Amino acid sequence: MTARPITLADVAREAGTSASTASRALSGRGYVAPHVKKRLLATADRLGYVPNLSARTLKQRTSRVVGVVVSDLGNQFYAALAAGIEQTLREANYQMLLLGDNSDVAQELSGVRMFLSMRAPGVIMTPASNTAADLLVARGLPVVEVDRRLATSSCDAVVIDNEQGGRAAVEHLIQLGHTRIALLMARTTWTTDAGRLQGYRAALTGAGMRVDRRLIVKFATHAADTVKRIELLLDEQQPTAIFAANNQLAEQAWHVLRRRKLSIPRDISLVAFDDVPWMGMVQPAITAVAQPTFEMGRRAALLLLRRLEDPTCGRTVEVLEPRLVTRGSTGGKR
Amino acid sequence: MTARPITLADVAREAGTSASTASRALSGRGYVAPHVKKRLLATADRLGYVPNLSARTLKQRTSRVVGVVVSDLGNQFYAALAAGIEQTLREANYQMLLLGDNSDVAQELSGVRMFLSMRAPGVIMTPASNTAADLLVARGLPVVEVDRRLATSSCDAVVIDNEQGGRAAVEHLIQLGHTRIALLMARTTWTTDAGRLQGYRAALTGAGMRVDRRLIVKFATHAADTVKRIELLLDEQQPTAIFAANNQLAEQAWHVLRRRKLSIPRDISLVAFDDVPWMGMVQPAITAVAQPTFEMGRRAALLLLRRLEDPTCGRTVEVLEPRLVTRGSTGGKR
DNA sequence: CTGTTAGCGCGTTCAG
DNA sequence: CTGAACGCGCTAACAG
Repeated sequence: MTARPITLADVAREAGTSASTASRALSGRGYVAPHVKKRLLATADRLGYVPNLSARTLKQRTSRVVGVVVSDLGNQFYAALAAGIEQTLREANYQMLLLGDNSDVAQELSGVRMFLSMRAPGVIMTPASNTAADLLVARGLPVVEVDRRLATSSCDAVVIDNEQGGRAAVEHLIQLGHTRIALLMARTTWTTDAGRLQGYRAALTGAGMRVDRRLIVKFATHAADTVKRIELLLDEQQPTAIFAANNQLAEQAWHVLRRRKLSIPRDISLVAFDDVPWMGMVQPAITAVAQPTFEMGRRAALLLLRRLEDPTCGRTVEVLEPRLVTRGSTGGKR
Repeated sequence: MTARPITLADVAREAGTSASTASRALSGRGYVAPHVKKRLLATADRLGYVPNLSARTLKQRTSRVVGVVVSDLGNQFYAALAAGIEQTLREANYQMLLLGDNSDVAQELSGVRMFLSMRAPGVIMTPASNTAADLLVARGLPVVEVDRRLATSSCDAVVIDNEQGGRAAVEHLIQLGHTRIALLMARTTWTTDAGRLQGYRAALTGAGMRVDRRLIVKFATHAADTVKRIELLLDEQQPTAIFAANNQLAEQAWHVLRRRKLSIPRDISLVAFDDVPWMGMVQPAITAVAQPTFEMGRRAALLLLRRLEDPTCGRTVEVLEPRLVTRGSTGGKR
């Protein structure tokens, strides 16, 4: 009983016109007599006509479905980013096709291949590597990078000032009297981590303190030994404060501290980069570098839309400002 | 410099064969001499050939992109659901096209229209209304409902035993000695809320207590006055325990309690339906009815895959069991 | 303003 | 095993 879907030709025949006329009437462009158009619209509606997007895309050689790939759909940071993108695209009558790549280069590449296959007009991504973005650019597809920049080829981007954010976080700790400040960061080539590290160093040297490499720990994503290495850090280096460079690491660190029954901030202070809801709910609440996440998504979408309008327009890299939200997890040195 | 994408014909010409042969070689089905196939694969790779999905879909009259629509991409419950779906579909070599409808019927309908347009082979959804699912079913598209069931037409589904979950939560409170137990639920026609309400009633009447309607408050999604109405409830009814029928309401209720500096569970107990990460992190941690969210997504995908294999197979409705996780937010009556 | 014609890129006959 | 021919559904160009 899987009835054949209604085609444009069906609608045209039923309304007594040619397919071209029906096409013009339903797609809204091209001349067509008002009363004919009205009749066409009515019969299309009556028959339950749904245009075949594949045929349209094939003909026009482009679609209105823009590809979006983020690192982790379950992470609220990326979810908010996607929400900002989606809303903006929808307002411009584009569709978002959302994919998660789990920070995996192979998955990212396969997703990007699919976008190519679907003749997406452009792609917005939080890149996991440079290869996927470069591939797209080489194919002539507009790409906007969000959150971080990895492409070697030039493309539009929306990022946060990571160095400033990192510096603000660490300066805050220094002002409170801390000298043994640990940095938990992801082991990546991402500009986010590089910037936050730079901010960390800048804050320390700016205060005339030296950088102790043993206090900087880098973690592979989803590594099984993350917790163990945080515990090792606590045991061997006895930091009085921790700066976690992303919300995941902050969460892991927080769990470790709590399991050890360390009092925050009396025994140890904690600052996170990226402010997600739980940080305002736990006791004490976590001091964090907040990012305008939704806005970043919105801007990225706007950048893409602009380039779709005018492919030759100059390249833009927007750098937004983070904001330090001081809460209870940071306090004077014990 | 937007070079024309490489087509199958280009590959064929370059390799000195016909397009048909190239098609057979690259799609993997149909006879083709091993050495020719090898050559074809090599040139396709060299040229960077990416098949045009629109053309393929147009020809085959179906695609491998299954549509998935959930209520709220920002809610971790739905994110986990989507993750389970995505993983399972990918293993079966299908693509997930993920959409959020913000519990809005119009958005749901427009999303579903797009799936129809794209000739999706099937759709998985947490329905916001019955219209979208019914539309799909009427068009002959396999639909799987997850989390709740709304379609009037029959379709496969994966749900949780909401009544049992609700009963377990409320029985737990009753055992602790509570008699004034408030219920916070969404004002919907959803089976989830209906089931949880039924569980609430069953627990009360089962314990020989009567149901006080003033203790049951229904909230529209994203209503601006949610907080105010929770406060009103506290003021006028003075419940000793609250059962929040979803994670959003639990979060709102939690914020109200905290702002009022009510001690949990000494002044008031709180139980949530649906266990999300923050509930295990706040102090005290929240007692919750946990759902096997990822697994629900996985099962839904499996149901769809089975039906794609065999469209005539019998209808299946899977009912999974929730599990009450007892934590610190519930305690004896003050 | 409308209909005819042609072709987007692919997979599927069906001869050879 | 291979190639020629055709058509999926739609829209752009063109002639009327």
